[in-house]
Amino acid sequence: MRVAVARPLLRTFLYEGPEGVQLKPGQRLLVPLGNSKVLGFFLGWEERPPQASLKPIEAVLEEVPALTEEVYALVRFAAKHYRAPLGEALKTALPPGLNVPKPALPTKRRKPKPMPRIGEVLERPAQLSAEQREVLEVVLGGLGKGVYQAFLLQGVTGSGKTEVYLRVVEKALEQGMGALVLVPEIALTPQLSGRFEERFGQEVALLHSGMGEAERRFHFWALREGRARVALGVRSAIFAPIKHLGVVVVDEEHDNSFKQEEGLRYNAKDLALVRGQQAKATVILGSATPSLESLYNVEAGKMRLLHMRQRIYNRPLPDIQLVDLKALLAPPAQTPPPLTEPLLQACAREKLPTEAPSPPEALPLQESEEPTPEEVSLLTPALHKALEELLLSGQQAILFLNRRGYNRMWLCSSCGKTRKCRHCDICMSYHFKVQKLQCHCCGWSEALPELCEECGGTFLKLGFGTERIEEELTAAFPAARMARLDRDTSVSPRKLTALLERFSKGEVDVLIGTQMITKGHDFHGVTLVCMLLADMGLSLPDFRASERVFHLLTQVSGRAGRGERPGKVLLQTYYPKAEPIAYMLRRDFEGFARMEMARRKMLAWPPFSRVVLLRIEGKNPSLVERFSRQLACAALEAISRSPSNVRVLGPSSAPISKVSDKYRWQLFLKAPSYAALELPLCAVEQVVATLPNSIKVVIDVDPATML
DNA sequence: AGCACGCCGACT
DNA sequence: GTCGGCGTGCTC
Repeated sequence: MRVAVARPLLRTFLYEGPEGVQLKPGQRLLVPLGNSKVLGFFLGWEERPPQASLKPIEAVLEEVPALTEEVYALVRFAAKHYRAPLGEALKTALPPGLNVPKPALPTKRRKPKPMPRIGEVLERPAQLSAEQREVLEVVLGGLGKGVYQAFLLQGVTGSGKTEVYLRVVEKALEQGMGALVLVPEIALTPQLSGRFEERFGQEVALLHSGMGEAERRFHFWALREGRARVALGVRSAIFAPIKHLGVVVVDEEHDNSFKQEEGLRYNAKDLALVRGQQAKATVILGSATPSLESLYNVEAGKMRLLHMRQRIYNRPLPDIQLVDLKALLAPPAQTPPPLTEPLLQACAREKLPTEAPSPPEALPLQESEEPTPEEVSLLTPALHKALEELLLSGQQAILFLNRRGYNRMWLCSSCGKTRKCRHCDICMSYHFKVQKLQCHCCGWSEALPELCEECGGTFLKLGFGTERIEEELTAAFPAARMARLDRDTSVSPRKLTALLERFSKGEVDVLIGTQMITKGHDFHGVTLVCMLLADMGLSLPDFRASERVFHLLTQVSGRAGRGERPGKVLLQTYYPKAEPIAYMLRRDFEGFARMEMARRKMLAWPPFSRVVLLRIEGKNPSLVERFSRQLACAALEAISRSPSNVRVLGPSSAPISKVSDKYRWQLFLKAPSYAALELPLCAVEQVVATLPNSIKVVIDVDPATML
């Protein structure tokens, strides 16, 4: 029999199979491989080659295949598309407990929660808005007709998209079908799952990586056996074993967390469309700021666009006020006062420079980001005033800064070098609480250096992180109840939930946080949102940098004014003219999308092309470089053999050229269609197979980020 | 990925 | 003189 083993091996294997056993493709097996026994997947029966001696399989691990026929087909598609070994791909589609070479443990029945069954549903929430009704009418029109239909639901933040999803799911259940709802990692909050459970009771199976193994197993089998018909989960839930799938929803479809960044590098949003097609189901991709890929699909007639332009109850969208940080910059530095004689002597004694440090603007670029002038505190007069008013009236604020720690970098004031991680090509961030320098790339941390090791100079401490802004705020508003939410304060999901709960209850006035606070939460008391530094990420070397900034700013500003009282947004920036910021200030997503789309077309980036990123990693920098060039040559050679529009970009050193002591190079293949990539990719893969094991090559099809 | 094989440093 | 470091290669 033909078997795929759950290992990153591109080939499949032949084994001696037991006689007269019925097996389904995808069924889990235990097979000997080398001198260990590993998880394998039955693929099919095959004629035994005459001369070969085959090992017999060890055992069939399950009578009922965990992978349904439909999911098996989806994984086969994904493995082929994303160029991953089939065995490893099948393994990623299984929940923990089933992705190991062991028979499945029996699932204990959970105590049934006292939840309403379908039909008993009460506390139906208030009336639908006119827009919600219109959208539902269109979507429900084709539901259950056994035809594939795909929609892009573009609805402003707070327009009630979740309620639309709930109604569609409800209808699918009524028609005897199942539903799959995917949300970004940080959006799957108790608040959201609560809404689904409240509506559908035990029909809901939660699929989240933060849950315990036993619980995940329980939910998986509940779906597999048809006891639950609604799967609510993060990207891996795209492989949930739902029967008679009627609808697939992907909320916040522009979100990057639908892309898996290791192993089988799938994008659950893209697979949602494939799965919907396979199951002849309805697919809804929802977002306030749809990805350009989806907008392109609408134009190409592959999806139908539905709009919701109003917030529910006609709540106004928050006003956005620009705070131009450049205007707050001190006037150009004047000549510093001359040093007095005693000071000069002290400088000589302490080996301190007697020249004034150069202004930060003149310093070399670090981490591909614009240097941020440091004179301006992010607690600007405008923010200070807004917070004062807010605290007086007992309302709540969210302050967003996408960087944790205290300072982003320490820079030697005399030789201009920054402290870098010894394992990565990245600046060390200063963390106040632990009094250490920390690498945000590999996690390495070290004691604070007193003086520059190279020249003995003192350090300039540059850049704002959440810790530093928290300190400034606490000093400025000692009576306010502050909380900080980032990876440093919320190590466990439990702590995170507890903090959000406190904020939600109004026990915290001002919440300072990173990405983690941006999505999904529906805090009704929040009337002020401040983007402390909206520029962050603008100048990353990635063709999607602008788009991502726009998405992020929209998401964050959408947290304001979701309750009775209108909200206000402060947008602090050094570059008010940067495109995503300028369009954001005008609330003009359409305009931004048009502009960005034209740019992508001109430069032939996605959605006007398909891209594959090849990353070459290894400890020996010269080998990494040499093999990168070899891969590029192989691709170029394949392209020259059969004329096509495929372009090879690179190879070049990756933007972060070293991570955890591994040097990284990269190479892009860009083509007008996926099919055109086939030949060069095959050529590349052939070379990859000959490389020594000290060199690792990652093939990322449809990469979500170019870094 | 595991796991074994194989060639160079710090120990009994 | 060994023990064991991880660099390299194989798996029906």
